Amino acid sequence: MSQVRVRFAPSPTGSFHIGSARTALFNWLYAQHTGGKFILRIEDTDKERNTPEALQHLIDGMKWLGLLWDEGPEVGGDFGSYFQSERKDVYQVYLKKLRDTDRAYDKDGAVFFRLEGDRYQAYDNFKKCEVEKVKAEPQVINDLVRGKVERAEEQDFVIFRKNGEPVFHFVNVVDDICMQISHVIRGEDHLSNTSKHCELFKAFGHTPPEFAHIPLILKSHGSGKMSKRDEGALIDEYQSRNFLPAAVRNYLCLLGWSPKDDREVLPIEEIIQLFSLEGINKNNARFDEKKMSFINSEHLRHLPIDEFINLAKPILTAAKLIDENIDTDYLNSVLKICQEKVRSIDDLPSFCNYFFNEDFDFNEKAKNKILKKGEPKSRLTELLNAIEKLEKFDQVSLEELVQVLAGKFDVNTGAYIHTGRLAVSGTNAGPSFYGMLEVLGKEKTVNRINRLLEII
RNA sequence: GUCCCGUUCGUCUAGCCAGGUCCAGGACACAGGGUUUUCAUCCCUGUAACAGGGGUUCGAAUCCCCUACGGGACGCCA
Repeated sequence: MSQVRVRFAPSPTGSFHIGSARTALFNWLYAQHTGGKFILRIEDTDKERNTPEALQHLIDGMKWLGLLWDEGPEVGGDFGSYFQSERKDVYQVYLKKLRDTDRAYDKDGAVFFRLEGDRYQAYDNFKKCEVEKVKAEPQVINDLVRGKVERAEEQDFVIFRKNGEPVFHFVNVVDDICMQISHVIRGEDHLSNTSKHCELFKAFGHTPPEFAHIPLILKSHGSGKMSKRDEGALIDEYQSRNFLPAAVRNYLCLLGWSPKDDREVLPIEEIIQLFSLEGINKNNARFDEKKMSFINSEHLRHLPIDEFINLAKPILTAAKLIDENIDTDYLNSVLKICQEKVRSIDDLPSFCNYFFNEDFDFNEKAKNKILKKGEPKSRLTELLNAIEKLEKFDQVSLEELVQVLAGKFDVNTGAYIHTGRLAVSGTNAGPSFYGMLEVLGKEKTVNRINRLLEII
């Protein structure tokens, strides 16, 4: 069997859409799985709508997701140019082939593709006018995802616009021929276009490639496929919100495909190994931001600590919590106890600000809840006195200390933990209490308890 | 309107091709509980689905047909 060659062929008309990203991903996965080539081809035949900014967005997004291409912009290849706007000569050659076999003709200033079959007039209820239809042979594809699909074209269609530019169906097929594409993996919205494409392939004397039409991503609420205006639809959004690219990629894999063994969070190497076109679902999938966040938090928590630290540093710097003078050991110990609890890297500054800041604010809700119950002042005083006498200020000793206190004054350990946490962090949730105190150290802990005691 | 595709918990899905082991499994979300340590981690429990109808069969989530519903295409956009 000859080498697998797949392509992702976007039109850079705006931001990088999550649906496009998944199409790119599935193509990339298949290339990786089969040891084939992944080609990036830019379909910029419509000058009005394509911009260099959009192209840059797309390239950045692809790289961010780790979907690197073997041939295409920036890397070149033997089948270029990979920009359709630079392939005009090729299209003229192929247009001539159609003219020579009488499969292309001019009408209304445009060039049409001629279907073969008996012609008849019919009223088109959609276009609300009389049109010429053709009884053409149905085109049969053996879709690798959906099985046998049959559809007949019934009208000649435009292949070159009045302005001389070729249209999508034409360039798509010509380039797939020129670039020796073996498998066309694209969204199901192209399924009904496939009959046009098959007509063209055959008119050029070519066997069509294999097709795999993948399900669409539907918007999380309401009806219809996800559009660029929907929340969560753009890859840049995840970039700017500091999602982990590996997590976004992992989630996207799960939309329409699964490893079949109840696992969800898994390394890309394993996904590559398990991936198959036959394993792709037929039905559309609804986008779920909560699940995406969950997958992201799973990846975040399982990140090697060094990577977590590297990721966290710029975020904490931007939030002005740390600067280049920060004590590295201290920072590392803070991040170590925060990693297992934090859900997203964007939450990190608000999650751990009190480690770097003595006059943090108190969370009013937490404050009211904790100070309203029991005798917080007594508990804090008892805790303070005990801590001042403590020689070894570590997790184990602190836990023992609190347990002894609880026994002595006949209260739950929670009474000390709640008030103590409020004193040192200003809130009621965070990393493990004892770990937090150990990281902060005795001096800060004592000062902070005193600070709270003064205002209650 | 025409054509094409689809339909398992609210959502993503496993199971379907090779019918019995499925009174349908996992995950997110939600609800409750636990960890005599808070909590956003962790653990446990719960709610919750084979779209409907017909057929084939000893037996159907699995095979066939119909209906309903959902999605897509029908651009001199891609």
